[in-house]
Amino acid sequence: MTEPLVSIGAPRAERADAARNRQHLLATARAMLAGQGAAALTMDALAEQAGLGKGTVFRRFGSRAGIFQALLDDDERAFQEQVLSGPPPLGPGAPAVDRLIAYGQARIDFLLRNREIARHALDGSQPIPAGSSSPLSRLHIRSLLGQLDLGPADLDVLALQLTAALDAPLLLYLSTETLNTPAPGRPAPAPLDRVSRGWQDLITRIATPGPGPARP
Amino acid sequence: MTEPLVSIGAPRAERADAARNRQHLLATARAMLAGQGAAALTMDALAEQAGLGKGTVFRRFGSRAGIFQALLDDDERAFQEQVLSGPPPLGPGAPAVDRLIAYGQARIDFLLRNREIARHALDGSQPIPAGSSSPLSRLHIRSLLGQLDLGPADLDVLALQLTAALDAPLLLYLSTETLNTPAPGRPAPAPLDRVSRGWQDLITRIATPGPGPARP
DNA sequence: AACGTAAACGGACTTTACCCCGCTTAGTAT
DNA sequence: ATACTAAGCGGGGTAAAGTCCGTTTACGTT
Repeated sequence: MTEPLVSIGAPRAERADAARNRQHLLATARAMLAGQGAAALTMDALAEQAGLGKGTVFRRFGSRAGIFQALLDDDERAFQEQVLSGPPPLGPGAPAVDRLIAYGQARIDFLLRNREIARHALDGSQPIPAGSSSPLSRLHIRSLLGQLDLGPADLDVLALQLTAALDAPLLLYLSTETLNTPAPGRPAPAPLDRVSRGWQDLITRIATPGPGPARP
Repeated sequence: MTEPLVSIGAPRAERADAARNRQHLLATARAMLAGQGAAALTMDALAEQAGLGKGTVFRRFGSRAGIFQALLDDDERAFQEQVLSGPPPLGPGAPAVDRLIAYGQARIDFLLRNREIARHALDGSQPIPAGSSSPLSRLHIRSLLGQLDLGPADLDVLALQLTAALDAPLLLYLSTETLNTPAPGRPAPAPLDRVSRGWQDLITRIATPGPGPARP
């Protein structure tokens, strides 16, 4: 009886040609995105540009949103790297509050830079992309909150709410137009800066001891 | 010179037949939704069920998401009524903190009850439904925050973040499955209760004086 | 009451996401 | 090497969203 190299449960690795095609499709998608915008990135067009069948595209990514999710995951790898092992305060080594603040600001920046992709990665009739960013974001926030000594708070829920406060403004509420406003007069800071400062303020408030929650 | 009954800028009221059809379509949509779920509510099917042309459906609602937005707006009217002139603490008459807490809990409940519609009202490639719920939610939160004396905070941004913290968990992150969990053992409260308590805790922390924000 | 016009209507047409299934091929066991 | 098989591939087919434009109709004007 030959022993399996990978424990059962892992659905066996992707075949070499499949992996190659995935990479090729992602590269092609990125090129089309850069060249002609998200609207032009249709499944047919992508398949044709890549010289592959449409069925292949769907097999690899499941849906149109899936492609954007894969692109986003890809972009996020570098970002995660910074968070997990980059220099403080984003990486390890700084106090948790500072890391939380830095993380939020970095993520806002990340989402802003990738907002077109991130928006299209939303599915609409599905909770949230499976392997995608958010779970990780939430986990990281959750972990930092755990180091914060907040008394009897429900940290899982708080992390969820903070993740939402971080992502939703850029994903759901702020129009692209608003985000592109290049500071009309002088005193008004770019909306992005405001959101970023807002995050800092929010975390500061939450982390500040205070009398603690009301109910038993 | 006859004077216009409505000031220019208001793009003239909807024609009578149009208004009638809108109502009829909404009613039909609701019936289909109740009878066969959101998936069965296609534009063609709706048009046929209502005995109208497909073009009419699109003219009235713009898109599929638009129908769900209209349904949601409709449902929200009653809710708004409670907020604007119902009994405290949801309605006027209670301290702002209490109203904020009550508002959040009421909205969570509202979103939970209407989650199928709310989810489908999201567009994906568009910031947020124009006349729909969220702006109002944000305005209300903003207004209550204004009565709270939070020092030099950016209340607009804070309101945005709180709106996100309130809506996004139900709209984006929690799976329908999670939301339907009917309390498996005994000690675990329904996820909904946790979110609701989490909101209370969040508001309490924010409203608690504390030393104030860090940066000038 | 007759008229003019902007709005509304209908439904064929186009586009696009997504499904299906017979054929091909990489990877493995003999 | 050869054979076996699960994974991958291709591209035609389906259904549903969204567009267009010629026709009809509400409603203000004369």
